[in-house]
Amino acid sequence: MSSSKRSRPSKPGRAASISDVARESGVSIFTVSAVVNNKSHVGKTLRERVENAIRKLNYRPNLIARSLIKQKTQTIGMIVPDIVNPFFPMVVRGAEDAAQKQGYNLLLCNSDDSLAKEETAIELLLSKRVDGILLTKAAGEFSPALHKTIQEVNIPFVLVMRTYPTLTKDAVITDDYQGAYEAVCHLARAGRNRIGLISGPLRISNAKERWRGFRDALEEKKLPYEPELVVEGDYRIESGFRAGHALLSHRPDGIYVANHLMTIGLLQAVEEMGLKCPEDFGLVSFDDYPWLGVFRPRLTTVELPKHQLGSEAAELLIQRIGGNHGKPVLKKLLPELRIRESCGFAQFVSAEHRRAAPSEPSDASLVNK
Amino acid sequence: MSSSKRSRPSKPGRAASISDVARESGVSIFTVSAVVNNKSHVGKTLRERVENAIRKLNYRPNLIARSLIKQKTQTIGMIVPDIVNPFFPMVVRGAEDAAQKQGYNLLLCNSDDSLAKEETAIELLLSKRVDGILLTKAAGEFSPALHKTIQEVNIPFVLVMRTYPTLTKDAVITDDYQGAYEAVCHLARAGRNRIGLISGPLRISNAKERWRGFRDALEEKKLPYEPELVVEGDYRIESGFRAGHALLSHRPDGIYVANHLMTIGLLQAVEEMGLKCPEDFGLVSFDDYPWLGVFRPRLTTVELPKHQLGSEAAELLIQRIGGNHGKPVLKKLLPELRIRESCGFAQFVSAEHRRAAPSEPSDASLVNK
DNA sequence: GTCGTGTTTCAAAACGTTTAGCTGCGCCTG
DNA sequence: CAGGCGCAGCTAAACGTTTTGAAACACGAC
Repeated sequence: MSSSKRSRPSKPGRAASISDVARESGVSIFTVSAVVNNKSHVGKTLRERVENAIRKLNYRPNLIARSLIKQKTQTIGMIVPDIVNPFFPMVVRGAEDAAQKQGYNLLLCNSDDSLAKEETAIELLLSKRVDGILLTKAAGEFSPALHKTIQEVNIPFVLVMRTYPTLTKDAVITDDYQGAYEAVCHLARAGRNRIGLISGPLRISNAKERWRGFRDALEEKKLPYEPELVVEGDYRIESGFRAGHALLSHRPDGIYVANHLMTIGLLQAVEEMGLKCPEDFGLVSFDDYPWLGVFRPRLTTVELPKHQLGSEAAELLIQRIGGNHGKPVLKKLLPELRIRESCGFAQFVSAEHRRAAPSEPSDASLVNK
Repeated sequence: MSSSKRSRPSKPGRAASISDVARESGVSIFTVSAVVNNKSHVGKTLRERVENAIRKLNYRPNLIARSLIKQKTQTIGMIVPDIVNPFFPMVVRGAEDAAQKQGYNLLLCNSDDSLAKEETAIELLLSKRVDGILLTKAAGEFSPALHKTIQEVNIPFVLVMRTYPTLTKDAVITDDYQGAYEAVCHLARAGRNRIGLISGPLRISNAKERWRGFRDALEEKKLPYEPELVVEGDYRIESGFRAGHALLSHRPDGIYVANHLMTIGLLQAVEEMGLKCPEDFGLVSFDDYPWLGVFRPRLTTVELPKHQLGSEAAELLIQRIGGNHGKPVLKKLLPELRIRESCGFAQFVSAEHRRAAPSEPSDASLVNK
């Protein structure tokens, strides 16, 4: 049954190759390939012979060889600043879920927000011939050489959570303006009329967007913009603490904080100053995490759709890979206002929450170490 | 200068290949390859001609082709239950750092702790011919077929944070026994002598190890083992809350909690019962995260070396890839007791901490959204 | 008998590298 | 000047697939 053709003998230490299967079952390589990719018409007897040989040899197609000839790796590269930053795991997960669904895998790189590491990573991914790249760009511009490469190379890029004016590529971002706007409107609806802001560094685009949303919401609600109620922080806990002290000394009755870490800092300041959260002032924070569920009062936050951010970016990228050329798209995802207790709707909200677990979204993903 | 040999013409839409460079610079493929891998002896003039051509064509070696012939992909597969589980990002990061350092990349998969997804992922990684696999095994056993495959296939596996008796492979885990032991000894040193335990599910091996450490430490310190002071939870917030109520009703003066989520639950119970932490009882928690820095009192915890877990696993794997065969190794990493305030050493510890930022390890990695 | 048509199978080229083996060539040595 | 030895560079095989074009064969129709 075997050993008809003069195909190469199988190497000892190696995994079985298609020609091993062919030899074992006495057919040509072509036929094996046809069976593996279950092409239409292979005779029943041959098909069975081949299938037996595949099982016997524990044959597994070599996707490297397939990639080489098909010029497709079914792999997408993803570069994030740091997977340890709690913002990103969910984004990566979203991208992986979407990619997986369409038969793609994720090659992950961390840039540490360093341009040099980012360049190395991109070069590497290009050399590995990934089919496309999801990039959360590090701060700063590409080197001219890399910029040229990116424009010329014909693999698609999709920017995640960043846009760069000099780079006309697809991007998927969150609508930070809208998120901030809603946050402030919610405070206003809750009857607050001296609303303060703890902002991120205004040179960063998303901080600026959040500030714009804050300002426009005040205007919309015909509330005064009081400059002493706007404090610029740097997105870290410590700066939230300091900004909190500064801001609270002016006794606002509502605060919107542009990031969850500064909220944590703020709450420490609140404790020190002996103030009470929903009673003395309403609070809306930005970006939500399961562990925030342990804070009292439960925080009303504007949640950024992190999973969706990753999945939509991956889907868009895969569309591009599939040949959908056309104008670059800028996709803005809407954040979601999660009303809990920190604005003073406690009685209503807590009733609703008592039915659910203490922290939501479910902390199921946190278990098992 | 060009067009001497009868090499194939370059395809239009494609990236430049080595033969394009050869044609452009009028040398053979061999010479280009030698220049790219800067092999020893290529004449200076030729080398420069080739280098110019490489720049001109923006040539980038195709690592797919290289992998095919070298039978090495310089890629390692990593399977974790869920990157969104906060335990894993740091482990993945550790693996990536170590891999990167040695010229390897990480292909990441999530198994959701499902055996089926785990199998699919492993099959895929094998087909992609990764050089090795880092696996945090999902609960349960491999299917017989897969088990056989894994034993026969000659790519190395290293288990991360798991060991399986039926699978004789390398493993890198944390020494949970030792961590628990130290935690309880610390409580004893702080003068506590009625120490309770909130344990994980005892069918899980690491929960059992932590329980053993707890019990042996009591014995060592000649303290009584009081069964009503041991409560089994399920590693979730809610169960910590319930266990806390049950446990505190017996008025222990020290508590060791086997996981950080249950600690969060416990602290809610503490608040409800009107107890105070270092005053009424000492507390040591397990596993540390930056955001725990915002709890008051600052928690004394046993930190698992997550980054090291990933990096040591990757290093071991790469050693195996490099051909270091030999008996499977079981590497236990020592956890680190981080003494803060929740055991009653407040005055000493807080002085030391006042110099540093409010939460440590540094929250630098948390910024920028 | 010849021609077309369709089915099943095959041989060989292609993908972009690395590398073993070989060819000249210049230089040294006797 | 013959022989040997490096050196620089080349040719061609190999890696494991997919896929093109064609062969072999059967079956009817003319």
